[in-house]
Amino acid sequence: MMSRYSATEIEAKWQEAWDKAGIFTADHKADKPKYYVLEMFPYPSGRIHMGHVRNYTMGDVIARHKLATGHNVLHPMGWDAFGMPAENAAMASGGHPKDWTYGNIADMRSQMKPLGLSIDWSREFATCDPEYYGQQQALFLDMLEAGLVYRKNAVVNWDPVDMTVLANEQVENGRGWRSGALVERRELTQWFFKISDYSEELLDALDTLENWPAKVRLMQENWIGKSRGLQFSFERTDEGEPITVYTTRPDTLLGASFVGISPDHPIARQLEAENPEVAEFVAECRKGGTTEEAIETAEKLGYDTGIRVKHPLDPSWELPVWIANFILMDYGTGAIFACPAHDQRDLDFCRKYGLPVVDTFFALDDDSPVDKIAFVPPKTVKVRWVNHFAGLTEATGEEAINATVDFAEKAGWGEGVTKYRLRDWGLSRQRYWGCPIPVVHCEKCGTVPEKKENLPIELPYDDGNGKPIDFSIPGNPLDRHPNWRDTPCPSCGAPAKRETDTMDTFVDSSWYYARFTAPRAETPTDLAEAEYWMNVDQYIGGIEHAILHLLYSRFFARAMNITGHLPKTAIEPFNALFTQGMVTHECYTPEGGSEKRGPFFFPEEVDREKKIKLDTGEPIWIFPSVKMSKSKKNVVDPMEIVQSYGADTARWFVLSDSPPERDVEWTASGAEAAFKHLARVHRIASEIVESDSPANADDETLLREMHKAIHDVSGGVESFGFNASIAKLYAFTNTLAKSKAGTAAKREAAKTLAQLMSPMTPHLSEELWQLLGGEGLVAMAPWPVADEAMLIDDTVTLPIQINGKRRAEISVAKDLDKAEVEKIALSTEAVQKALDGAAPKKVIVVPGRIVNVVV
RNA sequence: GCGGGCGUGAUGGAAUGGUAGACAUAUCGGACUUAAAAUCCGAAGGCCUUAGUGCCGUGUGGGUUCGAGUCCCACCGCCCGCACCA
Repeated sequence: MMSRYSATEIEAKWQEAWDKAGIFTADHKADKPKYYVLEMFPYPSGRIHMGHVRNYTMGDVIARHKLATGHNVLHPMGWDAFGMPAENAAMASGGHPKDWTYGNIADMRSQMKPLGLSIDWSREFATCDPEYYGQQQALFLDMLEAGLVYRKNAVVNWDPVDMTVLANEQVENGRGWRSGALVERRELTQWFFKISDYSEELLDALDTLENWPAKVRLMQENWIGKSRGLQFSFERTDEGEPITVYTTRPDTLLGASFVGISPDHPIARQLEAENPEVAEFVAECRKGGTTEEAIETAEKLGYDTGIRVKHPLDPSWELPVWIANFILMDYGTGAIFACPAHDQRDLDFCRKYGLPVVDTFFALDDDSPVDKIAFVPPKTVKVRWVNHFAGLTEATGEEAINATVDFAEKAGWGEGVTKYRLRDWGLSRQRYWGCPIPVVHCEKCGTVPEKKENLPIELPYDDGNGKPIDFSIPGNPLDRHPNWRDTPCPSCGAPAKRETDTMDTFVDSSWYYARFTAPRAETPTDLAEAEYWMNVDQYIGGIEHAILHLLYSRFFARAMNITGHLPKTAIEPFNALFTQGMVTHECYTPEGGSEKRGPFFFPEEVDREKKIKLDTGEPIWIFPSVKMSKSKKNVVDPMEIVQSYGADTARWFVLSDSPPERDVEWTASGAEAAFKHLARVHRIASEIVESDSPANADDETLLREMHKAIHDVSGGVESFGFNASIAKLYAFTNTLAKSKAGTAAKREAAKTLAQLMSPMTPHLSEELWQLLGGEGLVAMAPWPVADEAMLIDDTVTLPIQINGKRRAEISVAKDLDKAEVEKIALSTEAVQKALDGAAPKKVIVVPGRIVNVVV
């Protein structure tokens, strides 16, 4: 009797079998090479989405392949569980962030388990577990002691109506999301990690990350932003302190038209206190959010302070000092000189305020003066200089910068300086649902670290009066908590106050990979375990984490090494990184709608064939490839797919259509097709088992194809070419289905097919493996190895090009030498016709690939 | 605004600088069937009064090369990040 493919039955059965055999429990003691594969852990929103399925399936393919190639695999899962959504939920519909979060974790875990991932669930933790964040507090104290943490002022988004700090995403068009009030930038004392001390090292070490995408390394390099420039001071015409500026283009000093200072520069601060007009201007500059984007795109504003400075090259040349809103106090010295001819921002500013524009160099072939577009050629391009002070005539920007730094240093008025764009990492958050910062503020002793034996400093569940915390009141509930805040000073014992800020959730995710190596240890890590399991051999996640999360993690690994929690070998924690694309899906709007603004219809509200809305019959538009999101009503719930088709279908589909680093478009027909294909494989295998035909001449052809499939599929899996592996699996399935080979050969081919599919469709593969008489679990069966001799064909088909266009093809023996190939190629009719008796100008023979005849 | 990336048939995509469109979807045709579903077989980038190993064709325009989807330059469009979203 032929059995039908029933995913529900098969999947539950094999998940139970894996559990029973305990094959995914990572065991330090096993006598095999270790392999640590990690996907970026999820935020527990409550529902898994297709992006999760894709991310974890990719990791699972790697993990299962490594298991089958004899590795001791660590493949853990946890929850990035602190953060704003939990507080927002409490605000919106009552309840407690903790209950909401743990409820969501339970829901998501129950949605993930049916996917059949090879995860060691015994290592699971959530960052909001006191056991985890208590160790994070210990880590913080060690870092504080090591001088890696300090306090300073920093600006935050301030909502003047709600009297609260806003996250950047809570600022919409410069206004607070709830109050609608215009947001201001306000200073607050905050805790910082000294990541900037490691700028040079984090930059240099990028070169060692060979298995990271080049684009991610480049993004980090630009983010760290090392620059060499000149620092020097402008003497003032009054008696005031000189103004120190930093410039990366000292070569354009003769094009200076003003000196600009940040609204937060000490001189601006002083004027602000003295002069109401300046105070008003500076207040205007502080309007709007803190993001670099908001600051850079804001309209350029300037205020002439009346202060004048002397040009260092010509003391009789006076430059005005302006306060300008686009100058950041955080970068360089907070003061610049503006050269409008060669900087678009400076030019826009000068045109607006009628300041002079002086060209200092021209293109070699064009000497038209700058008008509305600044002339900013790449620094490697040679330009012609106008009366250059260091004597240059024609030189590249690079050469000019070096020459002018030398010139200023020799003349004694300036100094070559290296600076970085990377700022220290502010970790304070004025919020409840995060890891409490374990310090106490004492009137006598100042800021005192909490004692380690008092850790974890746990978040209070209620408001201190036995009532639920009221999250509808703006501001941090910890800050208004009557007794959680009050605590004796760890140093002198006098009444003191706890720090009520909690940590940035990036802290939580900066060391979880290390914690997975010993998740129940009573110290942040267990060195022996960390030494064995680290580094993460393959890390997989979204490109949106290319900079912050990955840079912070690299810093934290270094900090953990310094504080004795990680070995020196683990300071670059991720040996290989892969950034996967999103899952998209079409969305539906009325005719004339927009894929950005909608309005949107749910898939069940429309007939996509007829392109109408079902209830009203009105015409609709279909936009393909839109990022799945609730607001666009185009989310496909993985659980529905798992229930109707099975996990293997969902897994197969998310891997099949697109290269992993690119977005994949979810389509109903694609999912249906994936299911049909798996059912077909099941049917083919069943038919083979029931057949009985003798060995014959087709056996070798099938087995040759089988070895090619082993080679190609393995290659795809090893190089993140999952879509290519799947294409090959389709092709090999077609070959097998059509083959006239004998039963024994077909059975062997089908067993190999089941094995090759097992990282992608593990349940179906187990079923087929059993059906075809495989021993034990396919998950533990040694990965097949291609026989090199079976991969090579005796003859190859070579295309013949004439002047680069394909005109003919020849079939020759694989190892025929070049001269012979050339002779055969030249004798073809097409070539003879093209040559028309003349000799070819040139013949290029690429063995095994192509022949090109130039006539 | 700044930094990074992507762009190939109707659709998702394949292609160490070497036969563009593998594999799949949708479509169309055929077989099987009383019929449908399922399954199996096949066609298919565009163009053409010459149906040809014909011409054109990988966002647009240039360039390098015997040869460019692939490398370089410029432009257009879309996506990601911009330090308190995770």
